[in-house]
Amino acid sequence: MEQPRGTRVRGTRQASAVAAALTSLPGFCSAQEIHAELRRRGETVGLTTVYRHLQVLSEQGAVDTIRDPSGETLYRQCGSTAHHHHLTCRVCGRSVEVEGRVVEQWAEKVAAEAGFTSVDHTVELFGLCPDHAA
Amino acid sequence: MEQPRGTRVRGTRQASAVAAALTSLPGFCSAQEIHAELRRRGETVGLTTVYRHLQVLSEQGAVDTIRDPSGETLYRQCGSTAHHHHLTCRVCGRSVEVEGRVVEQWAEKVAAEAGFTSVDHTVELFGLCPDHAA
DNA sequence: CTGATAATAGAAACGATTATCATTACGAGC
DNA sequence: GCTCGTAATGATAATCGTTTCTATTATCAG
Ligand SMILES: [Zn+2]
Ligand SMILES: [Zn+2]
Ligand SMILES: [Zn+2]
Ligand SMILES: [Zn+2]
Repeated sequence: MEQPRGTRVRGTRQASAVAAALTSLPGFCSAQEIHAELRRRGETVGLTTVYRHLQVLSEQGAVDTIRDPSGETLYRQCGSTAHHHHLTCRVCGRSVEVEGRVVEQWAEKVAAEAGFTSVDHTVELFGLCPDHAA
Repeated sequence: MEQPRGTRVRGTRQASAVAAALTSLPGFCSAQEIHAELRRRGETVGLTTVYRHLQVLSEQGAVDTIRDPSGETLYRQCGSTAHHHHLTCRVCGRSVEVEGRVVEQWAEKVAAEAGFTSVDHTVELFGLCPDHAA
């Protein structure tokens, strides 16, 4: 797990570009949308590279990921680094970070009662934001 | 929406086979696993047809669907037709139907506070069943 | 500056799902 | 039972997000 001495993760133009895009984009976006946004800004970053950085950032906990109803993965840089969930607009991707103590407790209780261990949970809310109410 | 007179949904060997497989399989399975199971039983049903029936059954509410962490869709015939969620084993797919009034209320409250409408929720629990505890 | 190697990016591969469409077979009406 | 319109089937091809491959480029410690 230790880096061979003198070796470190390299800083590249592409890494900063992806991070910057995530910082400026307000809602959840797909990798391809982020790629398109970068090109719009004149940044040349390969789609593969965008995917790779998103994966790394996600593993580091620097960005949150959700899966939209079609199965596509969406990414977003969140304000809080603590555990939380999202209420996301189906139309524009705008999202609100929500926290729910009750849900966490409910999940733990249910898991314990069933004798399951290493239980993880997925809780996602999708709806229409005030601007996109039907 | 009205059927032309005298026309009805036709009962076919394949429809029964898929339904039967779902009834006998204890946990969540992918379309491809169900297809393999049918072949194992000697039933000849095309993969396309399996997908088609699963989709119909799912729309009818006759089977529940979840998405495993890799994004694959899993199907299961549930005991209850009422709204509920699942606690599923990551290894064998065995699952427990769980109900949580608190989660439903929490979702509604959170959505209302944020001014979102038409809010739907996804709540899934994945863990290790007693037989597969690490 | 230089060399070892991390990072990049286009292309090809992948895998689940869906669309196409020629063929099969259910079943309502006789 | 037989016929016929048409729903259902299923092999194949297409789709699409994502990952893998690999030759090339660029970073940075020494
Ligand atoms: Zn919106
Ligand atoms: Zn949570
Ligand atoms: Zn298990
Ligand atoms: Zn619910």
